[in-house]
Amino acid sequence: MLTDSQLKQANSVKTLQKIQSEVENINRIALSVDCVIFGFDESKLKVLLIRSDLKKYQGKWSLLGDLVFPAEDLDAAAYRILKQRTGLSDVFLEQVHTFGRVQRHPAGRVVTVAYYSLINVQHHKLNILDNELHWHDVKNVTDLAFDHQEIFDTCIRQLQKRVQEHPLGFNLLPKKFSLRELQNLYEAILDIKMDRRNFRKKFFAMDFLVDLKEMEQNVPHRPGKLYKFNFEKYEKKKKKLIGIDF
Amino acid sequence: MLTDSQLKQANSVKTLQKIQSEVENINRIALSVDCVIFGFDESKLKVLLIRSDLKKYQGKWSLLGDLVFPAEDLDAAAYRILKQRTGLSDVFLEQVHTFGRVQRHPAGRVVTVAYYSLINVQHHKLNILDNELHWHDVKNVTDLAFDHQEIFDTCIRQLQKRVQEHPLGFNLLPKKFSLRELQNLYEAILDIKMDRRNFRKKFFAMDFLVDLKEMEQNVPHRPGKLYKFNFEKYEKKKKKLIGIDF
DNA sequence: TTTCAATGTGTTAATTTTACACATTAAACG
DNA sequence: CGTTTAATGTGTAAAATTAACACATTGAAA
Repeated sequence: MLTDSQLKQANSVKTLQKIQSEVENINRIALSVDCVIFGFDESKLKVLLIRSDLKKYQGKWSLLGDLVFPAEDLDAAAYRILKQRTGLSDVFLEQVHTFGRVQRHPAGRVVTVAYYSLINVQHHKLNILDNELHWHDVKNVTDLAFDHQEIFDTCIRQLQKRVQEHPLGFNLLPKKFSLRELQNLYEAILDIKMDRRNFRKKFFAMDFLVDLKEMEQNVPHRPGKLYKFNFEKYEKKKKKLIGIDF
Repeated sequence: MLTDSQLKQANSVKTLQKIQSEVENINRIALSVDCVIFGFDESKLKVLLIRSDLKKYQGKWSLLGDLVFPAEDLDAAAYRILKQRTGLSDVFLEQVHTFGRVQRHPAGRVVTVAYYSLINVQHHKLNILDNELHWHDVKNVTDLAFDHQEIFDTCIRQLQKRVQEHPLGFNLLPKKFSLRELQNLYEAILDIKMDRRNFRKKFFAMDFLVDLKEMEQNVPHRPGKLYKFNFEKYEKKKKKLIGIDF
């Protein structure tokens, strides 16, 4: 419990000057963004990692990140990283969590804002020849540099949750996809097996898939129908989920 | 698309010194936390607001916040604010989102990390006499200072979502509560009406409520039974939600 | 042409959710 | 003290959703 005088002090009105002085001097901290960039290839969920910057973490992999510039919006910094690394604009990007332990970075106090991004691996052309940058199967990601393992784990859990509530997953697929590809995607993200008939029934019942009247090409088996997702229809009809369920 | 040489540059290994210099000099930014402190009183969801610090926003209400100290963990800063304002330790606190538009604060570049907190209004003793600090009915919160309306809206949506997935709500209630209080709480948070019999059935079926064999006291009507929530049992049995539902 | 592997399709049972009404209890009131 | 009032406590049936499950068809590969 606080005394009245302590409260008085806490509540005292600050002048703009006072705050400006705090903002400009003593209390500044380096801020970075780190991006967990997901892709989907060969029916596996992948993440783009880079070899660590630092000697301390030599040989370890880390997330793609950079400091935020003082005159740069936070989201813009995340888009900058993505553009830099994948050449892609207009990608799906969502902020997840901010990690701010004092000792989390060996170079000093750096607070980092984590984002995850979903990209279609067909579209990007990254210089993978450069072996500093590499797609990793998410199932084999362990022991990342810094606190990046924790950040990665947080982002993948967020993705697992979000993908069940919103049609995010389509960002990882080509515009035209088969139901098998769609199911493989959900199985890879959620790390579970699903019943094929029930899966199809579910998506058809939602009524957001458009039958393109085309078939898969160059598959080593009977070709399936191709569909696209109708985002306009989804935006109109999307529902508020209500239902207590611990 | 980037050229090879641009990529080379982007991927070049930084020395710890190089990063340290960036961290210590040019790229530092003021970082704050803002807390949306929820309470539940008279069957209404409330939020604790303070009159704005700044002349620019004179007369407007704002969230409780402060700059993060350079040697202070991010979460610790949020707990500090709460302790300072409510006298409470060990409160429920969850990070929600980081707001980082360059122009969001008139005093200069300040990136803010938003948290929400759930407290039992019985427990705290804040100096409400001091009319700078006040509980507001969430339904009447409009036109906050800075970008605090956006932050508030984001936090309340997060609360609405979370409360349906996890037993957070109990942080807003006394240890012993009646089913009416519990239902009023959910109705206030979600801003909907629920069927009383179905609500009770739902919670009894979950089997986390413990019948305390006590009755409400001092209510102006037939007293109801009192219950507590069995958190230990919940921790053991809590389920992973699986089910695609857009 | 045979083999193989994946597509496409429906029904039934089980579970969950919704809608809905009446007797009981204790406090408040005259 | 008896009556009124307002909230508690309880069950069932219909509707909707989910889960389990098998076989004929197609086209590519061998």
